Amino acid sequence: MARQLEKTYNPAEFEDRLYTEWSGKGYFKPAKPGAEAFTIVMPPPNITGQLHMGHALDNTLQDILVRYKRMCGYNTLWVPGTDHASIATEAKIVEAMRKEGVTKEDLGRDGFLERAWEWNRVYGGRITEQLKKIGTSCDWSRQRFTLDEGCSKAVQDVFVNLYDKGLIYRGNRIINWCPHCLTSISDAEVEYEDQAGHFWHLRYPVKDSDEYIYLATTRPETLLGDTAVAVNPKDERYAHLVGKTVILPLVGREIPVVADDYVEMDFGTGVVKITPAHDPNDFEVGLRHNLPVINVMTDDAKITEEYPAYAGMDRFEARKAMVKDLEAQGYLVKVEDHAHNVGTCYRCGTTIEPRVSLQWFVKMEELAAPAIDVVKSGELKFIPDRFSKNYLHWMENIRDWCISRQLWWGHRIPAFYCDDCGELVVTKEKEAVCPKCGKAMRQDPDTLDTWFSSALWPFSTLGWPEETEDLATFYPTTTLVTGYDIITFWVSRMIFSGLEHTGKKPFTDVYVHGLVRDALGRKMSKSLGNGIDPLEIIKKYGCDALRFTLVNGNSPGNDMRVSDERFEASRNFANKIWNAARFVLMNLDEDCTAEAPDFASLPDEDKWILSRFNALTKEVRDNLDRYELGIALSKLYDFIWDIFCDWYIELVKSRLNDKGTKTNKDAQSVLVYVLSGVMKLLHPFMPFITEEIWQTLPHNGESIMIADYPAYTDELNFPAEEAAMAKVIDAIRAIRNIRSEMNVPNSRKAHLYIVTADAATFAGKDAFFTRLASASGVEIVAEKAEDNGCVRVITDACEILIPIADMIDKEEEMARLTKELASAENEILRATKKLENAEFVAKAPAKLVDAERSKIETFTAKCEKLRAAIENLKNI
RNA sequence: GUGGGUGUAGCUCAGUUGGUUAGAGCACUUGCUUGACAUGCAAGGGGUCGUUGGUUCAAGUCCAUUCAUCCACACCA
Repeated sequence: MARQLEKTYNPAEFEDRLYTEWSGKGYFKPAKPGAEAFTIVMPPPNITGQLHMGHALDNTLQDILVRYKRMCGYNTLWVPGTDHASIATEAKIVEAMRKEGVTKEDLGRDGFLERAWEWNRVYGGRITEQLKKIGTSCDWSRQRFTLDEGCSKAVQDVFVNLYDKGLIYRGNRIINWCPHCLTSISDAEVEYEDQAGHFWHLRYPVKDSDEYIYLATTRPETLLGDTAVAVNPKDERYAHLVGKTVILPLVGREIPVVADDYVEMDFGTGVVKITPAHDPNDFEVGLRHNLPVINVMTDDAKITEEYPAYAGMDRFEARKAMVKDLEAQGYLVKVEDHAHNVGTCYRCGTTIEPRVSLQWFVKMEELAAPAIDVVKSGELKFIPDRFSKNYLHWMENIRDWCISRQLWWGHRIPAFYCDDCGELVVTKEKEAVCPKCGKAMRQDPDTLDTWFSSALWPFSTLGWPEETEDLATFYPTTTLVTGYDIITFWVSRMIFSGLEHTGKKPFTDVYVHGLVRDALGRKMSKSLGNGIDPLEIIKKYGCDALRFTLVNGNSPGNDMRVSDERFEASRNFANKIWNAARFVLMNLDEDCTAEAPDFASLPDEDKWILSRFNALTKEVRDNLDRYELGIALSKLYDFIWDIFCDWYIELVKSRLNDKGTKTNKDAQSVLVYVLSGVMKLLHPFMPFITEEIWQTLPHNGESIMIADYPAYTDELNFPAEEAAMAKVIDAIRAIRNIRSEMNVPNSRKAHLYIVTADAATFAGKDAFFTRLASASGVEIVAEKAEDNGCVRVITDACEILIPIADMIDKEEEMARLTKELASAENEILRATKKLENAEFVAKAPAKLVDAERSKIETFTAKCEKLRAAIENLKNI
């Protein structure tokens, strides 16, 4: 006897085994050459990373789409890979080295890179192994790394192309500098946080005058770099000072008073000190007025040698010292508390220092235009749509992208300088010779922003710039799945890069999901220590339960909370499926096959479940096609638990005891048909349990993974039987209800009289009532005379008399009937009002108007019966 | 400041193109050792869908207003 499942659901026993089998049989590779392609490239996790809930969600969603499309017959490819994460990785390695007392400089560039590659060998593999635990069916034979040879070649090509087109330039511009990581970072990498600070009100003496000019600053230490004081050109208070000079306290430098629109008259005193080297706005003012740019800090944010009084002091120490001196010399007017936003490094949290420095930039305006069009035209869609607004807002206000980083771990900038004549050459070659003086050139020591290479991910992973078969087959990719937190960092840059370098959008749909939060709604973070480790959850509840929790009832773009309660509920669902399968298996004959039964000859309950299953396939497919994964899954949950387990299995139990009959064989066939069908529908969501069960059931084919996804068929559409069974189920519920309300124990069986004009609907279904409604026998009659020993239960389709009058509390039953009558009368009233409204009758769809009419009929009949039942009760 | 999200049962959340009496899980009440499952079964209580207006035959769903809350972007020295 091959067909058996372990008595208890123990996912750890089979999940790894099945993954290895699938992988070994090559199911993760595209297998339908010629068919329409469905492609996803995985957002590459950082090699520094540990698998967290965000990865688990992101990859579960991708896996669902990929498995679904694969079963639908698409030539499906999911490309995995990892990101070198230059700044994050370098920071971790430097930190590890610091503990050993080693610095980057000790190792030298080559030595450091060796160590970084070693890091990648050790930790880069860790995250991919963890991804396998959640069932990702990506093609590992195509796995890529942003620093591998191919991706590096793509990066070089792109850099050189953009440079040749004039879209990459090198310039002295103000950038965000991290004094801890010792590198520039892009605007997107700055995180702002509210900090309590102060306004220091200062006064600068006007030259050759007794007058002072009053202003305030939050960063007094930048005073050293002031090269002007600015006022608004319309400000009459200061008109007489424009063009004059003031003496910079502590420094003694003479600086001009300039007029600039940037200054707001109403804010503070209407005077701003201008420090072009250390403030982005001041930098702009400086450009407009040709002001000198004086950098007063070293790379690690200490005051430079030029200012001996403060030289070597950290910027915050210098601030204190300078405030003290300003006060002593009478330049400090007052100090106020002031909360303001301070930019911090997204990696290390250090307060960033705006700073003028020579960096490489991508000119964005020209690149952004087509990237805006492709979304505005609807050619590239965000799901849900509201994220396209975020995207467009960012794209339309984009600034040039600082791409050079003062790091070693990354793609080195392919630019070479001649130390003799200053010539600059940008080339794909590894070395360069100065075209002017013939001397060997020195390569730019900097590397590129990590996002520069991940921007190319959708095509660099498919072989671009080579014209590979993969590129021709799978590009543009179909769907990108990612969190809303990296739309600006990553998605936007892929879009303009794809359009620029391949002439095509990199993907058609962007499916955006939210963040996974803890039970209290907090972001999971290391500092809070509230992170939930997906691997722990898998150990405890199984991978399918984890996936179920992350997807069930969730809607695109919204954050979600996870908690033990939810994981447990999901595990219980898996357990329910497991036991339903066990039940089916223990009732199958040895010779039971996967052949479908002759549908037309089946009894109502079989046609009912098949018809419901059929409708389900359509709904699930429709939902999946619209990226409504959460809705699709909760429909599957309802069908499996409520329809299949709680009703169908209970309905066929009596037939299953009738061994050797046609009806028994049919029941087996239908159980197998529906269960294996619903396992297929569920497989993309819960791949392991569905495969394990499907393999154990009679089946055709090697694996559920490569089976056909069920589709709607007219052959299984049985509306009449669906309606009939709905009436039967309604009757059983009504009987259970009154028995429960009246505390009639199930052991007290009772004969039922079903009074109905529709005998056919109830005929031949005695077993349902005896088994599920504590009936000792059933009589279907057209009429039933008054009977004082019976209570009456009324449904839309029938009236049921149950001889348990002696068991009931007359008053309670009276109250119950009265309440039911009132609610039925209310329904009539409601429907009548609607129909009395001429406009409703005229404008609403005929179907709805008819529904209201038949509602009146149904409830009128029901009311009559209820009134009769009340009269009857009085006589008991 | 600009843009956006969220507000539905005690809690966490679904609710598709507006259309029966608004759903689920958890929690709660009552009753069940029903030969798959107590990680279960049956029955039940609980919501004026944040506020106020509007559009419509019809609004949880669309529009406006307002309150609360969260996020993104920008940022005033």
